[in-house]
Formats: sequence, structure tokens, C-alpha cells
Amino acid sequence: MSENARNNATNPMFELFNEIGIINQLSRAFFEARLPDGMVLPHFSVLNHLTRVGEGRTPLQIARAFQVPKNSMTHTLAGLEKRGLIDIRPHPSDRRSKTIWLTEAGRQFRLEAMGRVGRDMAPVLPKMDPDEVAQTLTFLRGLREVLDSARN
Amino acid sequence: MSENARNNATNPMFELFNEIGIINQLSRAFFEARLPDGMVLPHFSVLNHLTRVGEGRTPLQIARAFQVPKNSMTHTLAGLEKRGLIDIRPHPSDRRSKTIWLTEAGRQFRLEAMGRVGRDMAPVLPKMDPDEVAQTLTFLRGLREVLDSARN
DNA sequence: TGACATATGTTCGATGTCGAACTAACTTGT
DNA sequence: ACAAGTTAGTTCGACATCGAACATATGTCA
Repeated sequence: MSENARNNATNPMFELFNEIGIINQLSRAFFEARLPDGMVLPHFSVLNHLTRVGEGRTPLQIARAFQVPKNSMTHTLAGLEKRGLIDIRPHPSDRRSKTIWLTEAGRQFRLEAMGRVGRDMAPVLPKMDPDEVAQTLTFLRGLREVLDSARN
Repeated sequence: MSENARNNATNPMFELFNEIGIINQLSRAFFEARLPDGMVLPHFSVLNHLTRVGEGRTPLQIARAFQVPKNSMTHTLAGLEKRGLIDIRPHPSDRRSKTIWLTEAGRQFRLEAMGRVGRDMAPVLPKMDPDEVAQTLTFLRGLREVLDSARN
């Protein structure tokens, strides 16, 4: 086995993570270029999450959904509340906790942002085969669960 | 069309980006937990990139490969140089530019880090079908190029 | 050649991100 | 009922990240 072969023996899994990192970078930049001033991808993602999964979730539940530390979520939620896009209310049965709700402004903001991003992405997306997208999505969800369970 | 249906009409592409963000988060945390003290994923990624793609690349080339701003790459490279893992030399024909080379310590560090991560990931990876990994990788590379070209 | 445009890398300031330690509230076990 | 352990969220300090402005070098075009 040559020195070169040994050094370049890269697990396909590493390549996959590498590619995922690059796409994450690209999509993040793409989104943030279409969000107002100081808003950042996690802000939009949380609004989207609340719409998809349902309002009234706790900060910790949301942090786990995105696999970010809970203190990072504290910061993201503070930004959303400051902009009046979410409403933070006490948890009905656990006084340590809170629940997160969209405001009307939050709902409207999300729709506008999705529209803006979707419109600018429209010219390129037709190149992607919907079946392949669905297939990839299924695989990635599985990968996420595997990684999640390996996280001890 | 109900209000609910309109709000939940999420483009599968958005779901894909969302999933990619979560996996990126997970894999980043997994890697960084297995790197020494102040080292971060981009440090490892650059060492890996130099090994895979070849040494002697310029900072801007590396920044473009990872789709990060060039000033971010300046910072990452400074960290690697400070730790003696790379060697920064002048560009032979362009005095604005520089070229990046692995040191012996850098090569060794990368091998050790890959070993550590690979070992801890081994119990989990057998669950992933190699064909599906390869298929996903192909698709994602295509997606990256589409996004890259759409980035004006 | 000289003026203007472009490309490379750095600096600066602002802000996102995260680990560790902390407070308050809840749970468990005896 | 009480102590010990656990959980939810925050605070703090360190550092990564990035946009904008900058200095220097190169390319272009008359």
C-alpha cells in the first residue's frame, strides 16, 4: 500500500459530511441574503419549525429538534421575541419551562421570507428530480437518527 | 385551500436544507468532541482538503472549496499555522497570494484525528448502506453545483 | 506607459455560537 | 417530608464567523 493510497483513503462518510457542510454553507448564505438586516438562518428556521411541528413547544424541545445547545436556542428565541415575531409564555404545568408561540407578525414574516427565497430559487430547482430529492431526504433522516442515537 | 394547508405547504427542498442543517450540526459536534482543546471542524476540514485535493493551494481556492468568505479562511489558516500544522509560503508568481502546505505535524495530526473519529463512528456506520451513501453523495454534489451556479 | 478596474488577503467591529457554571423547579427514594 | 439528583433555562466568557473597508498587486485597454 503506497503512502499516497493510505493518505487518500477517505471514508465515503467523511466525504458525505464534507458535502453536507458545503451545502449547508451555501444554503445558509442564500437564505440570509434574503432576510432583513440582522436576521439569521436559525431565526427563520425556528419560525418554520413552529409552523410545521406546531406552536406551544418548549425552548428545549426546539433546541433538540435542531440539535443545538439549549443556550444557543435561548439566544435565538430572544432575537425573535425582540422583533415581535414570537410570543414567550409560561408553561402551564412546569414553572421552570416556557412555551413558544408565533405572533401574527411572525406568521406573516415567515410567509414573506418563504416567498422571497422560493421565488429566487425557482429558476434553479427545476433541475432537481423530485424523486431523488425525496429519496435523499429519506436517507438523510435515517442518517440523522443514527447519529443522534450515537451521541450518547 | 385551507389556511392550514397553505401554511404547511413546505417545499421538499426546504425540508432537505433543514435536514442538512441538522446533520451538519450533529456531525460538527461529533467531530469537535474528538479534537483537542481549541480546535474546530474547519481546522480539520482544511487539513483533510489539502490531503485530498493537494497541497500548495491558495487561501482563496480553499475558501471557495468550502464556500466560506475569504476572511473566515484567513482566520482558520492562522489557527492552523499557530499550531504548526500548516506552512504558509509566498506564491511563486503572484505576490498578492500565498500557498498552503501541510507540515509533518499536520499530516500526523490529521491521521490521528481521522482514526479517532472513525473508531468512534464505527459501531454506528454499519447501519448505513454503502450504495445509498454513494447515491446520496452523487446527488448532493449535483445540488451543490446548482446552488453554486445560482449564487450570481 | 498610465489610468482604471479587478483580484488577493488582512483588519476591524459586530454578532453568532458554545461550554461551563449557575438558579430555580421538579422528581425520586427512603 | 426531606435530601439528593435531575431538568429547564439563563448568564458569562471565550472564540468563530462574517460584512465592509482597506492595502497591495495584477490585469486591461487606450
